Amino acid sequence: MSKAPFYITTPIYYVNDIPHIGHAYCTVVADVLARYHRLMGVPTLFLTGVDEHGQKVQAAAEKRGLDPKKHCDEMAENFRAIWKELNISNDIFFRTTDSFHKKAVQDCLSQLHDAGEIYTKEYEGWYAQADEIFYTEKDLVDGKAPTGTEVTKITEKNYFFKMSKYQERLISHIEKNPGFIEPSYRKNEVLGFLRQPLNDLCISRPKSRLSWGIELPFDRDYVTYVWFDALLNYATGVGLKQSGKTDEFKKWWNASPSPVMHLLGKDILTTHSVYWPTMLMALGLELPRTIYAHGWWLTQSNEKMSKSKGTVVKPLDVKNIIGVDALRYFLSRDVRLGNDSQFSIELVINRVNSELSNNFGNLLSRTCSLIAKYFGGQLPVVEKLSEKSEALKAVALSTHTKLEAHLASNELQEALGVVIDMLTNANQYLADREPWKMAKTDLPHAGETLTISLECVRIAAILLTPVMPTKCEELLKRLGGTSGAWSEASKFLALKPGTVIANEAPLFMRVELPKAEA
RNA sequence: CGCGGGGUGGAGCAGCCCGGUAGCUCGUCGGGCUCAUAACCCGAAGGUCGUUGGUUCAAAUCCAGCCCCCGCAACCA
Repeated sequence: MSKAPFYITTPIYYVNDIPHIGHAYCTVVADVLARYHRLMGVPTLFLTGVDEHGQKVQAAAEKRGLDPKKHCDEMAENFRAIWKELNISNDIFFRTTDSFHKKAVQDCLSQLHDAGEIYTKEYEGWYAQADEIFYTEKDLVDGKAPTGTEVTKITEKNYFFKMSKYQERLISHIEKNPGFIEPSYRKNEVLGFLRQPLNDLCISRPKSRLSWGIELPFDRDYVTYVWFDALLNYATGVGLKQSGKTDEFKKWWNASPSPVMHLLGKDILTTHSVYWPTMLMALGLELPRTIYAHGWWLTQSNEKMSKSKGTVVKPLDVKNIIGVDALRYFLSRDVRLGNDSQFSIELVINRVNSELSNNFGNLLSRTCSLIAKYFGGQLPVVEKLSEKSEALKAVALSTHTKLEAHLASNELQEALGVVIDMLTNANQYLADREPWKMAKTDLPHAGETLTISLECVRIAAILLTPVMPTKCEELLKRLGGTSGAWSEASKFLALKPGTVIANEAPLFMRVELPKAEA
């Protein structure tokens, strides 16, 4: 049977940002999920990219004396380069300055305008220049914005999207589709927000204030509000409003059930779970299947990372200490998707040493060295499995099933834990069977033990490939270049007797804590 | 009464939705093994699950109140 497609996205990151561990987290998790789906034979598409319009980009470009596009070209490279270093397998790197996107956004705007979904209104409000936001009278605190910045009263004509008319429909959709907003406590948060009357959404900015944006097709004096422009990327990226791409769009977006999973930080949940779905409703398009809000990495004192406090962690700094695959593993394994979690290099090293070096890598080492010593580096023949071997076999064979179940519920931490548990079992099994002793008295049984142990390693290598593509590929190569196909994880004794097993340097070197500067 | 998350042995967390002997990793202590990456295996100590009250045969879990921490303005997943 052919499997339903899976389309996963990260947010398109604001191009002015320097990529930090939070960007890397979201992107790595999306990558891991994408790779799992691909490996399991699901048609998969993975989009990430950058959001390039808006006031701050314009200002930053001006400051550098550059054309905004040129500025964006350079900044976008920061993200591209880092994703390459982190082995991110995105199919699409989206840029909102691509001409097809601009045209598609304009077509969407025209459609909504023609359908009467967009109207103009004289808007009078308190405008905070620095924040680029309008405030209402009651928002003000002591005559200033809640942020403390100065506001001035201005009147301005703007275009509004009739978001409010979709409020009830949105509430009902959220309630009828439990998996639409995840985790469930985030769903409750959004429903709470929607208990208040929903305003219409101002989707225009006069060019007098902001020129770096997509021009409104029906009024050349305005550009499009950045979020309206940016959110549409998920759909234009797979062919929305582009000739010749109808089938593509139908496959990746406009299908029912929806193949779409948006992964994003909890701070931009409202834009994704309110603005975006109502936009889609107005456009007559399918809604995403899942909007998953993940948590944040906090400092050791449980505070938000901040540039001004210098507590922001750069992904490549961590990568340089522990390596790409270990970083990918940590980000996928250490936290329950959705929750906040502490980040420190100590925690990273601790996790990676104990689970990858001591458990996984060491199991490989001890098994291979015995095979080298007693069997000339060739996999021994197994006649019959002992009771203990049968027990471990059962664990190993149930591992991929449990992992798949956890993945289906987006429980990445638990999914990886299942594999670690299997490896722990294998280490216990070795201690129990003592093949290093047995080899001297009963070589066939020692051979059986080592083969069983190695089978666990092999299965783990397949199951962890999406998380650690490079290391797992290398490991499979060491095991005689055995297949890494997903179906091989549901087989036991797949390695043939006589297979040459490499006995090489540790796969995951233990990492020592960098010396704290005195 | 603004909204949300959290408070579980020394550290980091899970368990809470769907009440029933409190679990995981690290650390500590003791033992084993000596194949292996000072690793691996076994065992132990250590928790009145923030607090008060309620519901219940039974509460970390459900309900109410209170205390504390962190987000909700910006750079920022």
